[in-house]
Amino acid sequence: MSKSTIYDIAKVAGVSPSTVSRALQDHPRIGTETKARIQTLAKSMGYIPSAVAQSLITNKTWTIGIVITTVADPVVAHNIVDGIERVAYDAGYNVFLSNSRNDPQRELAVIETFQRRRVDAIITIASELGKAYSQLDRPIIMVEHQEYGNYHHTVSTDSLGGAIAAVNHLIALGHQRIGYVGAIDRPVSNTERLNGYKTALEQAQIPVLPELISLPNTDNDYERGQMGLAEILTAKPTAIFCYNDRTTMGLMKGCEQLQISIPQHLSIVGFDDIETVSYLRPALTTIRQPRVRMGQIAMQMALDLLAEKIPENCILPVELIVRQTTARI
Amino acid sequence: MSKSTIYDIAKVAGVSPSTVSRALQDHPRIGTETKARIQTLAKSMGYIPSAVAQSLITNKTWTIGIVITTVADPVVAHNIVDGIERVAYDAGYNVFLSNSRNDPQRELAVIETFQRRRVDAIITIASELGKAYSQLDRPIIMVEHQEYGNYHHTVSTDSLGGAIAAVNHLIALGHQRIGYVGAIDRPVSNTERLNGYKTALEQAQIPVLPELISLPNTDNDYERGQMGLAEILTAKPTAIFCYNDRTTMGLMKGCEQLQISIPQHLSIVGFDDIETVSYLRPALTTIRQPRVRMGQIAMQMALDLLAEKIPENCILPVELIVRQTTARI
DNA sequence: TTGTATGCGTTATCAG
DNA sequence: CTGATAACGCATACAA
Repeated sequence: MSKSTIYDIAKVAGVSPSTVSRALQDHPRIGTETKARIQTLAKSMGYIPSAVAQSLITNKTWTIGIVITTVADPVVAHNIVDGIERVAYDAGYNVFLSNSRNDPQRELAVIETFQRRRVDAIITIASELGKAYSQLDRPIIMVEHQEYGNYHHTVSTDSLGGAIAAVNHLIALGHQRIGYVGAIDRPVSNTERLNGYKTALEQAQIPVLPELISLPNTDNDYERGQMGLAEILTAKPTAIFCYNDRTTMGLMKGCEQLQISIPQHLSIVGFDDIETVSYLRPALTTIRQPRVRMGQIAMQMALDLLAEKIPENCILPVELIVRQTTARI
Repeated sequence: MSKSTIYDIAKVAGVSPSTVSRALQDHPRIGTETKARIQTLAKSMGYIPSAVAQSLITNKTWTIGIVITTVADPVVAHNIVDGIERVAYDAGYNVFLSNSRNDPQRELAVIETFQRRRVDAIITIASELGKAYSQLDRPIIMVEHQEYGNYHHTVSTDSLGGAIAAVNHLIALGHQRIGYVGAIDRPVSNTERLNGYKTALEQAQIPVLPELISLPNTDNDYERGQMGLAEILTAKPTAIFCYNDRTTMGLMKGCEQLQISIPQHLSIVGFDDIETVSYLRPALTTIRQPRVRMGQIAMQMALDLLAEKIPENCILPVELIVRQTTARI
């Protein structure tokens, strides 16, 4: 039974409720012995303070609302959530987790329930909304935001740099006809990766050919890979850089069906370095993203904001992990 | 600004706060026109009710606490959480998500914060605790509980049946020397799978050999696979059934290093059917677990409990997915 | 150091 | 149908 209140304890202890309140929160102005006495009494009575009552009066809930837009990408998102939860917990916060199911309408609804619950801060992952949040009266941090504009606090990975590294790697291996399979449902990071792709090619004075770029009309990663392959193949690529690892996996499946062997006939680079990808055969060459770290940083930014400090937006560096899907032409 | 209260609205509307309260909750005893008038007014004033104040008086928070014990298994857990969140959200609940980092001490702490927050129900995933919760004064549902005893409401997958199906499949392919690599950090499901393994062998009148059973001392799935392989190999198995897919992946990596080709030299079956496993080459034969469904059912059980209905514990059926890692001997 | 009184934003129980 | 008033569980300014 957690039904006892400070009133009950006060009655039993023969003191006033405020004394109990003070004893329970290590208030300075209270006798050392009464404090100890009341604390043990409270424990023996199985007292558990009501966070909701506390929140009502202190106007602080010690909660963070996380909204994941993307059901389609739990593999990536989970690590971010994990990172957030860890630093949140250590700082005394609990996190609400909600799915917007990739529906802006629903995302708005989620945000509103978070406001109703008076969360102290909100963190969105891969949200396509942005300006909609400019009037929110609490801190909001956007991880991998997918709408251009700098209304907010953001943390992202260096998509541009990652893409450049990926394509440079392919170029260094002698490839010239390099394709890109992108994701239209991720406007910002896709654009960044596409730009990185183009940049690398231009720096190497390799022409950027439209027929080597595919932006399949789907939000399913695997499908995207298969569709992208089919589309680009006629342009005779010797290598392909994909928006993410799962896209790569779909693409590799397509290659298998067409008897295209990797990396002999075609080199492939992904993005994310999701857990299982090193167990593929051939093991995937990809760009590693510090996902847990992103979550930690996002939450740290929230903590800063809550402490009236203004954090810098940040773009985390990525790392090229060379494995077996890329080879000299 | 969500700073306005029913008091402010009352003042503007020229009515009493209680009238506002009633208007906002579609109370029967209120005039149709005043209701409408107040509702639109509230909206125009950007009023957002305080869930914490509501909770304080109604003694209901519309929150569910989820505790994941296992950092080691996010791939599996995420789907369950997803299932929970979906039905929770549709029923008007928000979920708290917390990590116990596989530490019972910490799990207890998490449960206590959930109690402080007055969550309406708690769902644990793969918890090793159980009797510790028998005195909780709110519904608790344990998904894939890892402590024997029937103190609580539980939902699990049919580990026993799944293991039998897996091993029967191998037996049908002519295998006799079949190994098992298990997980000591999952007492219940591991025991069930081990029992299923033994049962299938016994039914086929194949002797159960201790040297074909390995329970590596690690909680890292991949490592476990490698260790298990090394241990069992001396007993010359022709097939191995693993506790889960990630164990299988570690094991397959070990085989590769030892030049053991799958399924020619060794057949392998996993458990879980995690997303990426169909993209391995050879693609993994495994037991599919309805994870999202588990989450949905767990949350539905919570809803039932909250509605004073007593739900039946349930063990979800699994399905053998035959792919490429198993072959006739 | 301790007790008293008040208020946080709502809902609910009464009267009117 | 509507308006006072109490209550939810706690923290805090103020008084003692």
